[in-house]
Amino acid sequence: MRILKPEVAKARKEKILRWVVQQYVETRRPVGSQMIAEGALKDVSSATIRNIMAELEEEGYLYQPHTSGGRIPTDKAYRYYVDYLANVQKMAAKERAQIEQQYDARVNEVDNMLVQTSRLLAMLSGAAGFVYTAQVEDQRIQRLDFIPLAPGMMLAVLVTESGAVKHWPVRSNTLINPARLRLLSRFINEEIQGRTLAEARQILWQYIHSGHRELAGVADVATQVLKDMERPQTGGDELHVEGIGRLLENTTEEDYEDLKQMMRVVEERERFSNLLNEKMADMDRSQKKLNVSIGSENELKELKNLSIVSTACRVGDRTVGMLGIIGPKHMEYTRVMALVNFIGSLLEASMNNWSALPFEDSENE
Amino acid sequence: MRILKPEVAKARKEKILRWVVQQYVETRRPVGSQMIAEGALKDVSSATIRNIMAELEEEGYLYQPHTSGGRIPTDKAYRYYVDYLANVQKMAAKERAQIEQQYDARVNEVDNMLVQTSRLLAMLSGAAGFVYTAQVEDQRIQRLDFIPLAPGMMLAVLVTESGAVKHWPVRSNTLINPARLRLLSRFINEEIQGRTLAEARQILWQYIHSGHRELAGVADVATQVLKDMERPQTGGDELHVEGIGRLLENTTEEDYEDLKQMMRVVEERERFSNLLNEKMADMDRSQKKLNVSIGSENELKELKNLSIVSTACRVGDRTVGMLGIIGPKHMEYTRVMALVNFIGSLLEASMNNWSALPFEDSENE
DNA sequence: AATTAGCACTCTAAAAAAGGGGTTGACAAA
DNA sequence: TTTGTCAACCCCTTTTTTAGAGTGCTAATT
Repeated sequence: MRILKPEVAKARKEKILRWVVQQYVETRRPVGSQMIAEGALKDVSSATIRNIMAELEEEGYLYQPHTSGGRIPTDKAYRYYVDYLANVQKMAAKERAQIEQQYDARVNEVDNMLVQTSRLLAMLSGAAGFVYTAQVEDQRIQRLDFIPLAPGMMLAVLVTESGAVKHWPVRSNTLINPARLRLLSRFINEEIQGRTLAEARQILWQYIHSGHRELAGVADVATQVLKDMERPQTGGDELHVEGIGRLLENTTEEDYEDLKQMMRVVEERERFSNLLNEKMADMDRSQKKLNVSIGSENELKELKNLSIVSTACRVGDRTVGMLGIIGPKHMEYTRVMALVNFIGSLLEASMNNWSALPFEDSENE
Repeated sequence: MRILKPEVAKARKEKILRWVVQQYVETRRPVGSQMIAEGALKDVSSATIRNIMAELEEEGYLYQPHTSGGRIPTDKAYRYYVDYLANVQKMAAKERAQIEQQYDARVNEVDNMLVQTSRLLAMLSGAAGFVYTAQVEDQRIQRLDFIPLAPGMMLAVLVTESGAVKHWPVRSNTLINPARLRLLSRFINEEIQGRTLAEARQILWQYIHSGHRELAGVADVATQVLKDMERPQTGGDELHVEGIGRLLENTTEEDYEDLKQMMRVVEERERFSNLLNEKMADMDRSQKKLNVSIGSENELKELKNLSIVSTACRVGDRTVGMLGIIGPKHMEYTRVMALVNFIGSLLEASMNNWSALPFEDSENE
């Protein structure tokens, strides 16, 4: 009777687990002992493998959907796979360059960087891509300007440190001429540049209440702007999801119901946003960049058969957003993780590029 | 021996056709002669109805998916139904008020009116809602402003007559101070206000080439702006689709393949945009407001089992956009048509509200 | 002429039955 | 500790049955 060294036993166990995960990801069919004996571990018999698989099942890594008929990985197995078994895949330099180029082209061409990024993610991953930006509330302001449209009507334009642009119409009963508006804008910018929206609001309220001379005559407008800034939507988060259709592609009708549920959740937005927000806070706390949430690790039960691979975007010391993909639980984690990581770094670079030193403003040349 | 008056015969035929359409929309099952005899025309036998249905089939209004097993409406039948048989449904005053209120609330709260509108459409119709805006290219400009962000970097903000706001970053090698930028902005606005983007571009090119004194020192920037304005994306159309998930709701797995195809097309955007663009041009030409495209009437074969109900949005004399829903061919046309019509008028009102008289600009108070 | 009743036929959708393939657990042997 | 073997199991697929609904036709009726 031979005694197996524990390391060897463990290694073999892991090999089997890895094989099951990879095989299942590929074929989407329960994996049986025979298959493994023929494919991965040719030097042992299927019976041995059966024994080991029974152990793995007991430990909660595998389970059988039916009494007889192969086993499939549990969420725990995927987790183990992602954490220990998946060697972090480096993206081929060629592929990197290709993406980089495409990213540049798209992002420069179009105003909406975020939408484009989520599309790119979807395209390259074959799953749905998303980009989520935090509440503007918590972001630092780069500028706040007013564009006069008509007497009593103007457009407020807010640019954050990360380059996000928000705009909203402002109506006011007071007629206000463009020159006066510029002064207001200049004053405001001097005061609030680099502050968060929340801070800015407080500062402005104070000025208004104390009747600051710079605000004489435009207090009405300033009040209106503040009001608009307070609306949750103005400072709300933003979520772009693209390529949900892709999830249907590699999917048979089995998961039809799952998919339906998922779409409901994503389109409803509310809960999905909250989920992402929490995830972002977590990542901010732990200072981790890449996060993988597998199946039921997600708070939403509707996502129990899906996984989310995401990365945080930091501008300066602040996490201002998150991006990633949402795809079937049985996805090619290694590839997708590398991809998300890479595109994340591109977007981050792009955002950091925005925060440049502001310069002096003066009314005359 | 009775002789049937032709009007009576025709009326009966129509009654049957209407019944088949409505019944099929409701149950999604082929309709047989017996059913009609029991439901719609109780004073005739099923045999008679069979005869009439045979006629209708010959004329191309009905067809049998299988040799025996009831008939279902063809696209032609739906067309006839929409054109002649569906009495235009008025929306209940109560429902109108409800929508109006909700619309107001949403649209005012959030900067992005278009996204909100398409969401509202989706919610109320139970299908996917879309809003499409024409190439900015063809829209009149209300204002074009520049917000300085950093030396050599600014944000261009373009507001069109219909209230659409586009923005894009402009980089320039020349350092340019804010005050100078304001002068440029003022000059440009005086020249191009009320023109289309295409016209504006031409005008500016001329000034630049002729070395107009107002542009001295900022020609570089102006050139850069023009270049950015030329990019197809800057002036591109915009398409928002929301609620595709809803299409899956009332759908069994039968149409799974159809749905997949549809999503592919919509997410790909290119061809779907073109389709909408053509539709918009058609409606502009015919000065019709409401359009219904049934199944294969749509150019895209992927949409052969779907219908599009859309309405044009006009600002002044120009069609600037379109909105509507895209849903299963077997939808409740009457209800949806009324809905699209109504929301269309709301959006239109909202857009027209924007084009107000601009006012004089002066550098000092 | 127009409608109806009756009938044989067709076809589908759902249910039931049969077959095949792959897997498992158990146990004895190596 | 591993292996070979085997009965039992269960799913998936295909085939067969069955029930039901609809049709077209013809002859009878109004």
